[in-house]
Amino acid sequence: MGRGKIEIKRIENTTNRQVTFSKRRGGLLKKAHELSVLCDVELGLIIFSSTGKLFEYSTASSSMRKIIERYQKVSGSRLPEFDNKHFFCEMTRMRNESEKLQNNMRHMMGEDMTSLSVSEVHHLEQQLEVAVNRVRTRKNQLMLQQLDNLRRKEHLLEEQNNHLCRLLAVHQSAVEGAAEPMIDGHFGVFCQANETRGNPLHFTSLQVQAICVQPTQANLHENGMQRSEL
Amino acid sequence: MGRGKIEIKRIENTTNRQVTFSKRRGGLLKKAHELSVLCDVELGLIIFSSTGKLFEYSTASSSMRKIIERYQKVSGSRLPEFDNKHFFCEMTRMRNESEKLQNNMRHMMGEDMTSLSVSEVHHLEQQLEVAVNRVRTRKNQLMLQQLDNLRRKEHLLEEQNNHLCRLLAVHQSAVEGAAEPMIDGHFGVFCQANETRGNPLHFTSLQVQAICVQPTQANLHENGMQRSEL
DNA sequence: AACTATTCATAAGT
DNA sequence: TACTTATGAATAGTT
Repeated sequence: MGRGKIEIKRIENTTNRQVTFSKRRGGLLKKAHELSVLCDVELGLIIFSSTGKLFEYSTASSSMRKIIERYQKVSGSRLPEFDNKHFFCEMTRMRNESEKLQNNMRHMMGEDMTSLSVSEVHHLEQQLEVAVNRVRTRKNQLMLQQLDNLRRKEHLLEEQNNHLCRLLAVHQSAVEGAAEPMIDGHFGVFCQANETRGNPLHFTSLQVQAICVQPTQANLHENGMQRSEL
Repeated sequence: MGRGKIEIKRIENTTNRQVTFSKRRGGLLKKAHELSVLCDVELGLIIFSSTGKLFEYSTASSSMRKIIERYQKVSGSRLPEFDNKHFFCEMTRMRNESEKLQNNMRHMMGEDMTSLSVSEVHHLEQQLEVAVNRVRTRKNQLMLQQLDNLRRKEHLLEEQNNHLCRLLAVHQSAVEGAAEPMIDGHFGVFCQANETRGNPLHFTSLQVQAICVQPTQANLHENGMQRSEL
């Protein structure tokens, strides 16, 4: 029977807490309603029970939705509404732009030209001619670069090859002349195997890679240089 | 001093209403706080005074923002948040798509090809060749249609012309034979002026239009037919 | 804003 | 869960 002042502190007894919640919730909703009516005031009350159940009251004349919107406007966190409108405009703009682009693209592919006038088709033809010329020029340029690079690489490899062969010859003559054990056995075997053929250019590509050729890198990393298609 | 039950009805006296608002508002906020603490419950209260001033209470552990978000999620009007995310994804997707399209477009125009490999450039060249052929085919088709249409129109105009001249001849002989005034003076003058040359095809284009030629409309409204450029 | 009579809310008990 | 009741809280009307 409501004896003693109530302390405002979480009620630890679960049952009591739930009973009190039920009672006070009703009271709060009732008081909210009374305030709203008596003072002609816009008001919204949201309560989540600990079990997640939602209780709400909002002034009859305006839904909770409206109150929240007004709250967001006033409290400065009106971002969502603003963003929505902004996004929507931007979306529409982009959609149109994209559609236009896709249309242009299709025209550039020579598709779907029924909507084009003779003069437009003519203009398109001219554009395509310009484009095809540019593309051919670029292709040519790239292929010439590839050729040039390959030639340079070939040249470098030849030089390395010659150098290695000279080294080898010196080594061998040293070995034969002094009849002493070699400092680098591996290298000796490797060179002997090749020298038997009497041609310094007979390194296989694998062997060349092992020697770590490093030509000038000028155009070697130009796009597409790694690919041998075409 | 609080005598008599209060009726829940708008207080008409402004002063009383404002005083009551002040008092009850405090009470409501207090009770909201008590409920929130005692029952360990998430709660939000928004009050707008009639002058537009905002009063609010929300559970200490969670801001009003959070409560509103939770409310929107639970009450099903979660549109804003959802839409925002959805919009944002869609935006990003479209932005990427647009960028890709623009890139492709530039490639199709033969611009900015530094990012393309030799094989890609080759593919592009082939695409453009196909496209330019299609466009030429379409242009040819349109121009042949135009030609055809013009020939048909010419034929129709000739027929009309012949018909009109025959009519004219009949009129004139009637006038000369009966020596009576003409029914249509204008037409008489017009035809005389032309007949002096002895050629029924000497209507000027303006005059032809005035006669209101209506050829079959088969291909006349085909796109681009109105334009005489090219 | 302070006071006070009165109504109201509600904690605890049933 | 609902009713009861004693008590303190809220508040309408007044100062």
